[in-house]
Amino acid sequence: MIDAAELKSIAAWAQGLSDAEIERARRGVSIKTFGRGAHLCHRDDKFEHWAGVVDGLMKFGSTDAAGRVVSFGGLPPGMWFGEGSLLKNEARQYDVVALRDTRLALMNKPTFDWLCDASVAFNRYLVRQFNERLGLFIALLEHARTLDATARVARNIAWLINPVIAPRAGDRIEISQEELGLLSGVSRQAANAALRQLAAEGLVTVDHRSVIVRDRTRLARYGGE
DNA sequence: GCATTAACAGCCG
DNA sequence: CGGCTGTTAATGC
Repeated sequence: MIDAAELKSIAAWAQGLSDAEIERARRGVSIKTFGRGAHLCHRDDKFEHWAGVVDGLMKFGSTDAAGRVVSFGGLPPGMWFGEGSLLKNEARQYDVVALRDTRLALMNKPTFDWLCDASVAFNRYLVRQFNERLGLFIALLEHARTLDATARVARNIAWLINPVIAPRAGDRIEISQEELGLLSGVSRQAANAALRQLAAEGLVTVDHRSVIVRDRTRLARYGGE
């Protein structure tokens, strides 16, 4: 379990909770470290925790019929995920794996259920998160067929600094080009070319092992219209 | 053709 | 030195 101050610093949803609710929540949360390449869960696992990224970087994805890894997106510090499987009481839909050494906060299901029942603020957080994810999903559907490598990289960058879903991320993302490639489902070289293309258009600035976002809106729409 | 893997040199921390 | 980056060449769908 963790203390109240730590919980508040790693969880946006904790901001609106009463002291009593924080106290109850913190007792149900523990921190666990995952080494690069380690899985939090596999598809079809029964995994009864809600998870939040403290630091590091995770990704979620799947494996297609041919055995190839398919990435859906990145999970940056501040992002909480997995509520879908908890709410529906069913197995995981995705693999979740660490792209580098990552610390996760894990909340047990009884605590999650209790917060859902007890706290309006907690429910408001969940609704906001669902809404944001739905917007992303629709944008994906719209352009899924036509997105080239550069657009996929652009959208993954935009997703990583989504202020609603990942409120702790600033404009700067600490990520290597190899990790960005893994997230976006392209090779490291293609990620490199995409970054330089986006930099040339003024949407990002590329730095050593990090990317600074200049225009998140255009990044999120890149390749559409 | 476009994207990927492989390989290598240069750079940064 | 070890990890990251920028390029190029060869290969695959």
